[in-house]
Amino acid sequence: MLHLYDSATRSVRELALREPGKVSIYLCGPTVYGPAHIGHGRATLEYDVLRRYLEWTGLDVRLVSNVTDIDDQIINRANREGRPWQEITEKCERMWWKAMDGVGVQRPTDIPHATEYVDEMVAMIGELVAADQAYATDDGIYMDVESVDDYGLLAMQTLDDMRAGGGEREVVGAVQKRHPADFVLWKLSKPGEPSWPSPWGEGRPGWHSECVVMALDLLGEGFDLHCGGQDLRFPHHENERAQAVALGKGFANHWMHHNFIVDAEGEKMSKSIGNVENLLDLIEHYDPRAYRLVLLQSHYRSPVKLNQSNIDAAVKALAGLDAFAARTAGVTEAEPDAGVLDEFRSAMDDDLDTPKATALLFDTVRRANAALDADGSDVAAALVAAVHEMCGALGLVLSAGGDVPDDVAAKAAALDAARAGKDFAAADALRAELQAAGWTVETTKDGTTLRR
RNA sequence: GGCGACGUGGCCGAGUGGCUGAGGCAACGGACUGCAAAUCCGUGUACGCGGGUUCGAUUCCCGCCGUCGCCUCCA
Repeated sequence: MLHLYDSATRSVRELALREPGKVSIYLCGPTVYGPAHIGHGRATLEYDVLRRYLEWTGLDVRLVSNVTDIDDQIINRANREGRPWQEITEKCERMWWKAMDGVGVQRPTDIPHATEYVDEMVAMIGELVAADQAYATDDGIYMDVESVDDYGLLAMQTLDDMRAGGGEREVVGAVQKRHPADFVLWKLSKPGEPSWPSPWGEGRPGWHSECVVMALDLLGEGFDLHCGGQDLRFPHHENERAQAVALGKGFANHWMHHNFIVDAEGEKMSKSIGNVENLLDLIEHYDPRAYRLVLLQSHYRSPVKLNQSNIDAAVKALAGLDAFAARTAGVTEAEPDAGVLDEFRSAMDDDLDTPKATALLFDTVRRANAALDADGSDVAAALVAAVHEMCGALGLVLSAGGDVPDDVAAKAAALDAARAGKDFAAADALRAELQAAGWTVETTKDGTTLRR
């Protein structure tokens, strides 16, 4: 069974399942006010791998991931551009899924939207107010974090320590807040802003409330795993948890946080690599699988440098894997090599050790190629099957080259004939012609294979 | 200032108190090939700096330097 680092206990522990055979996961999704950037790509890709792996082991995965479609940034952009805010959220969400499809991230099983849950949020905030764990100020309703016993669990810091630090930062709503860490549950709206009715006046929910309500509604108390970026650990996840604790409800049993994409200097990066500005640009300029492979080759809790040469290296590595897929397309199906799969499972079960799993994948490809070179077809078939299993579990789709049109196949046949007749000038010309048309040409003693 | 994390070969990036430091890319040599390609085999004076613990440290401890994240809005 999968062992995962748990941010709350700061240790690698087994992911305990509330219900045998089923995994319930909540993943904090995007605020739809702009294009999906490279950092979003990492977030969704890492959890896509988690999900595929869990499903590959035979578990039934329910992955809930929200879309925040009401928020200050959305309103700001709408005002700036003089457009209705819904136009922005709808467009950005469409672009988001386009990008997700592009990088091969599967849709979550549930995609709740904040605006669909406003009534439930109002009800929850009402409970917190009634319990005297939230209070009103001139601009909204705030959560009283001091009323939550273990507030700071995910921050790894007590409220006093947070206060002791602090630096010279300005605290939002500081004037009327009881504690600087108190956070807004309900924001009273200004004229012209999107708003919903509430007992405290027209307004909109604060960011930290939607995930609590949605997670508890769709997954129920004590769900298995809550995921997101390391920057969400505090305050977002801390504050989600605080609300659940205040309500007396069991929340996530396990917390998983991934690290960032950083630039060459190691700085958190979300905007650009080379000529690429966002995720859609990335997949337009490069093989989208390359990004997945770059991520797989490092651990989800480590920062990853993403740059041109990094992506290029992955593209080259992918070419080798594709060549393997093409070479083995005709290999008879067999039971996957059990030893390889055992090794794969133990790597992945150890806090998703995808670097080790990926190393195993490349090793297995090499062994299979060697077996094929040595005519050991039985051995090769089992290894080939294992490669396909591992790729499936990691979400790596290999290309065996696809269909070759008749006229192109005819040229390949002509190439073979020229070589057989030792007319190498003609053979080279044909090969150059095919390559110019975008085909990867491999001429072997067994004939020519084509891929693109 | 508080808390968390990191510094590994030409590049990216795993890992470990000693036994040959994963894997990818690049480079070099060899096999195969008409030549390429693909494939296989082989090749590397690494662990920020200074102390300490130890028979032995890249791995543990202390200090320093550097980098990053969080401490209101972020994947």
